[in-house]
Amino acid sequence: MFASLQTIETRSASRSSPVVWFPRVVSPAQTQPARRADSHMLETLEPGASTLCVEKDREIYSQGDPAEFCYRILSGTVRTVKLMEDGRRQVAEFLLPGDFLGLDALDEHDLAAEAVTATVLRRYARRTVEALADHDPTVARRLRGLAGTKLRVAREQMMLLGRKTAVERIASFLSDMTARMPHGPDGRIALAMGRADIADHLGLTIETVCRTLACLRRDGVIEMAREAVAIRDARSLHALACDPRH
Amino acid sequence: MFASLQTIETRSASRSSPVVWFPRVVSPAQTQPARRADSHMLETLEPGASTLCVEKDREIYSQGDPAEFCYRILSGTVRTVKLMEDGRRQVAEFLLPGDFLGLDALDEHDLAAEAVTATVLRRYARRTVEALADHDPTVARRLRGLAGTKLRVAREQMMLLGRKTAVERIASFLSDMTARMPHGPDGRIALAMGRADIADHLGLTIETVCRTLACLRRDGVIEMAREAVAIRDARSLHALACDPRH
DNA sequence: CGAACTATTGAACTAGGTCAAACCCAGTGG
DNA sequence: CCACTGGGTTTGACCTAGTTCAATAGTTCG
Repeated sequence: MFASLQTIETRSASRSSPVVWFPRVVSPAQTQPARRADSHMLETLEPGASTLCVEKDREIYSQGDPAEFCYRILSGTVRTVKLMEDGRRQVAEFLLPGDFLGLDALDEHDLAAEAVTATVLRRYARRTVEALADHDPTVARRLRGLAGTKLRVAREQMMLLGRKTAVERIASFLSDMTARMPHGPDGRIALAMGRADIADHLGLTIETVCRTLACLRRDGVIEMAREAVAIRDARSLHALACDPRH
Repeated sequence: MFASLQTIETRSASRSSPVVWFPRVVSPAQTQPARRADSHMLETLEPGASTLCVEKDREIYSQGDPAEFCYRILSGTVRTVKLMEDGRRQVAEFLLPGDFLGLDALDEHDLAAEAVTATVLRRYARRTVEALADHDPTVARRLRGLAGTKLRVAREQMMLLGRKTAVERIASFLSDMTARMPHGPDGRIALAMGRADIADHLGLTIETVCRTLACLRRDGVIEMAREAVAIRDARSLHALACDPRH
């Protein structure tokens, strides 16, 4: 729909060693095996749901909007953003196909949601979700579980922003994205977001992101060409990320 | 129980201008007016609950502990802490009387909880809370609301850690604490936590915390003596904090 | 091809960190 | 009552990781 499915090569990558592309549009099942609770919940919510296509860089909802709807990403990538008056920006999270969006808001969205790439969403009324949760304890539990997961991720991010160095932040980010995104046997992923988004997610500047990526490439930890990143040395990367996963 | 209730003065503060103390032990009602949903929930949970006294700097639970219990703070101050292998520390949040603790965990606590001061807690089995939520949609909603609030706070903290300067971080912290703690008409509060805890909460070093506080004092924004802080110029403080509250 | 982006790289600068030395109590014991 | 000790705090001097500013280089699209 938005991208061709055949693999492609970049010119610069083929210079040194070919980096084969993976398509950016994937079915939810590929990335996030829907849990039983979700499929039941989603089926029940289906009547009244509607599909929404959002262009690249368009807003899905704004900071402060009444939280009338929530969404599930079918394809594309979304960022949730907090803005300060003087323009400083913090990207709280990147959301991928299968992820929920705006489900944990109170009465207002405290973050804006923007499409990083052209995105297709399934939209549900939050009133309906709340009503369903009132009737069905399983759904309510699942919602609590989702909130707990978000909280855990947010706390990990606080550690990153408060205490990690630039290299550690980049390594953590790549490690995290590699774990969440579809990738080939060599660990190749296609980062949908630009350097500015990455910088605002990691509390760095664009320049530091570039330099640090270049540094990791020089050290042979990753291969890289624009948005394409291939993990060469996962062990080193996880070590740099201070990632207890490995 | 842990502190006398009469107001006290510090010597150093009385040098320049007297800073009258507010007792650190307060009834929950003073700080956090318990919501209707909470009182109902707490009453129902009462059978099976138990009270727990924790000494200063003792752990309430560890990172990775199975999340068997959750707690409500009756008196004292608690910090939730994330630790890295090399000792770097991030204090995720400070919790005050009336606040809940460990309620939003998944199967394991992803943060350790430690008593900043001697603390009294009421302990509830999470199984019981979960069961109550299954039966009572109001409770389930309240739990979602609590998680939503935690998430909102965490996101505000991400903005602080990712994008704010040292002065802005300190100002935000003081502004936040002043809003949450009991304080006199002049905005005087007694910070229960040491500089190290503040530093690890704000992603700074002890030295920077000290220097920045000294700076705010020099500028007449705050009065300060050890743990005592009095907001002199709330308008300036909120402006420095980039706090849209004012 | 040229305009407009985005990414990359280099050089100079600075906010905040590091190291080290006072300082300031609170508690202890002579 | 006072010296001593040990913890947290404060302050100063210096240093560095990361920012800022500026110039270059790909890339995309008309």
